[in-house]
Amino acid sequence: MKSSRDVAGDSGASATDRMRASALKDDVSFLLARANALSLSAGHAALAPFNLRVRSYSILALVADDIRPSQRDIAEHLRLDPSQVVSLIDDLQTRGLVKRDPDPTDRRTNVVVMTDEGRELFRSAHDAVRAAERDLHSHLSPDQRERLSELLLLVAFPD
Amino acid sequence: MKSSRDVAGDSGASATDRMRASALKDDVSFLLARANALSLSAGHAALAPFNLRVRSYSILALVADDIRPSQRDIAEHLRLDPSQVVSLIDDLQTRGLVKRDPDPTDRRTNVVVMTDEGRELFRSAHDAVRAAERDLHSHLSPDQRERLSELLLLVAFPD
DNA sequence: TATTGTTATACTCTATAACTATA
DNA sequence: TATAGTTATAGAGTATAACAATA
Repeated sequence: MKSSRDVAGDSGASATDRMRASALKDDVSFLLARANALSLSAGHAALAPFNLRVRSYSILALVADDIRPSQRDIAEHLRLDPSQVVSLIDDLQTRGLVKRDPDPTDRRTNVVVMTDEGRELFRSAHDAVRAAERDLHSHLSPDQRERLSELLLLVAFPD
Repeated sequence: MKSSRDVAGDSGASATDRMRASALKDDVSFLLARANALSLSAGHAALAPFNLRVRSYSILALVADDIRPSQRDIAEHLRLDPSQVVSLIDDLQTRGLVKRDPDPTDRRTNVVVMTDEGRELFRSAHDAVRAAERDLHSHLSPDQRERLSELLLLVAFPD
């Protein structure tokens, strides 16, 4: 049904094939966007049982292990606006997963720390995310995954 | 100013350093999201002079070179909902950059084709995007860029 | 003066459902 | 019965500006 239009084209290739060979084919930005979209979908699916979104999960990850970032630190690392961090932390705090600690050396800043509940939820969520990621990249060799991770680190943190 | 809190921490590393070493450090999803955010910013900045967004630019790229995709084809390749493609094409068509051609073999489907104006605008925009991308990845070697592209292709199109 | 957190607002993007015309 | 395009709507994400408290 769909191929009837395709064979009517000037070449033997389908529109889908021609799109793959389009100007976007070696466009890292486009590949990044598409890869990210797939990864986001998988992430949200994996996190739904924990009532977390990718962004709230990322905040939990940054707050785990006594990292003690300020809201500003979190905003910069996650490339979020500080005002977005406010409502994300509000939500996590309401749920008892993190809390705001006053910084004794600067009364303007809040240091965000994890509660025991948060730690426990994050542990489970972390496992689920890693499993989903393993599944999503199961067609890559361990070596390819390693190299992808290294290269992405360079692109994500250019400094 | 900022380091006063950091040195008060239990380790000598700043919160920023500790965040980099967090559970997210080897999380391909996170690196993908951050790299994509940087790439999107650069892309939008490069495309602003042409009055294009990344998504409308991507559609132009898919419509160039007599690819003749249907709106459905575009939606799938770009991972957009078909309803989003409608308004994107509406806008591009209003601006005279693309047009909808009826498919002679299936009266339900529109084949999207480029106008001469669209072709010309795309050529300039394409150059600008490639320049911005070169700039963004100037700290990567040509070999690293090549490998990144190959690996991303595998992740973006797993099939 | 500059910075942290906060509130408010508007805009873009994403996801879903329902409808029509065709197949 | 299924598919292409369309309309409508709500929710999530993004960007910006302004403010109070503090440095």
